[in-house]
Amino acid sequence: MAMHVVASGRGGGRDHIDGMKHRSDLALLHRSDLFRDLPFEVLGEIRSLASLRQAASGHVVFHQGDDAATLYIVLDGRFRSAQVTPEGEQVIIRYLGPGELMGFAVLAGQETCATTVTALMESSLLAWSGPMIEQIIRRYPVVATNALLVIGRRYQEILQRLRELSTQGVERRIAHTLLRLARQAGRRTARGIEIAFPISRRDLGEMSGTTLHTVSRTLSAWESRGLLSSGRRRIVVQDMQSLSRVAEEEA
Amino acid sequence: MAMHVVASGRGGGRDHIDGMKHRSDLALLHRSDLFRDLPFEVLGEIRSLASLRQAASGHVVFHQGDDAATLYIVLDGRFRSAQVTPEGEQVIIRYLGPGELMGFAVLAGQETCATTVTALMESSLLAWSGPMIEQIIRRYPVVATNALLVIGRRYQEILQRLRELSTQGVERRIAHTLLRLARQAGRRTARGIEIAFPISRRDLGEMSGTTLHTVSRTLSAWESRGLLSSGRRRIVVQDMQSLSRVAEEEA
DNA sequence: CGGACTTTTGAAGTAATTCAAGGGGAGTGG
DNA sequence: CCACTCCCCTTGAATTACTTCAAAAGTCCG
Repeated sequence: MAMHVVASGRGGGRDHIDGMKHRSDLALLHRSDLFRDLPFEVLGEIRSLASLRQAASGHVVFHQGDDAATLYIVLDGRFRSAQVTPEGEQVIIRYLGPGELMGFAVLAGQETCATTVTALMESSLLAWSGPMIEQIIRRYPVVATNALLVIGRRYQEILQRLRELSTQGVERRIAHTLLRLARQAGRRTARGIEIAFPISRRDLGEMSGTTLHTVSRTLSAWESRGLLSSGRRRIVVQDMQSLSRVAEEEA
Repeated sequence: MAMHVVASGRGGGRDHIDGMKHRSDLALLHRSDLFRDLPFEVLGEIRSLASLRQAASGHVVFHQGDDAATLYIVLDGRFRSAQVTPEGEQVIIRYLGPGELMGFAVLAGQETCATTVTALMESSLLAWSGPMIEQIIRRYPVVATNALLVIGRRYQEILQRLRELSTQGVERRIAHTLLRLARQAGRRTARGIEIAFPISRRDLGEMSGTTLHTVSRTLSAWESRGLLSSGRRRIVVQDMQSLSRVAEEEA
């Protein structure tokens, strides 16, 4: 079966004058969870099936409940994946950066998207339609096992959060949340490990299952103990060890 | 590549005198999430690669943290999958019945098992080693996409619970837990829908993120309102509609 | 420089846990 | 068959961890 090639270009069809971008996309796909280690000519083929999308800060890629029709890989920027309750409360599931997968509902054969994904800054992503993904998997079955790996990891991650939420008090939960953020989006700086994107007390609350007030009080306490320093939507963990101790210890 | 056939039989090598059992295994595999709709000759081949295990009530199939080495499908009986905290508290992830998959860590390429699985009664299951599963997937790639389906569904289920735990009060959480149990293991009876296996107040608490005391009080209240009737490790939901209303409604 | 958002911190309120005690059913072993 | 034990369930009362309410100060942006 022949694959149809869909032309696409970053920033509105600049590919014919700028092959560099396209080539760096391939490098990212090569490192991505889903397409890791595929030969470059295959990546080129896969890339050519994708369409490129830009998302301004605040743009919603898809809403919870939308038909699961498209698979995305982040090229650049940062996204937030969250569940929204009928009452309008938010539960943040995770943040996504370059190389990460979103919209895997279409991979898992689900009808609808389980979360709402929003761009947190000017970002870009590659998009594949459901039928194209199916084609790709038929041709390169390793993609399916890679997808299993990704979903398996995500599954373990929320399993851990479920356990935390069921059994631990808020302070430990917030500590765990911060540790996860530092691991996933930490940037080494002179003063410690900084969370690489703006994150508010409210966001932290929505990740830890608590309120912004409790987060604020807790961070203040930690700051006065020298565990971290923080400002408006900015957190630098100074003492990972002590923070880990808070996360693990009882009492 | 030739597949090696490993002889195995239910109840300790009875297969040569009892082909019926083997044949009914195939019917179950045919209905299972992982191998659904594969032709029977392929199922026979897959079945011949499995070894059969019996588990007495209380037997632990694998512990959280064990090497992820084996994939199981429940033939018969009932199992509980739970996370255990260092402090010894339990969080019940789900119950598993005939046809269901457990130990998918090995499918998802994970090092260790995320949960501890225990038999709740005399049960039996089929077991495949990691390398055998890999062989099967290489030969029949549809198994990998089926696995994606299963894990995707489990993921969504946990996601829903995470949201409930983050945003809802205990009463609604317990209601949701009961509704899920009724859906997954409900048996129609004259008086209503009965949970098909023994389940204690403590179990319900460990599924809902609360204590057995709160569960007991809540069930008592519901019982006096006619929503359900219950006894020692036994629950019959009499009024699903009202229970759904409790689960969905605020206030 | 106004306005919107973020953060901080106190005080009041409360949902749910913890503590405590007693009753009941099921299995075991004498 | 009874006594013993071990869970399971129930219900009150005390406690508490966290939320909610409230107000003010800080910070960014157009």
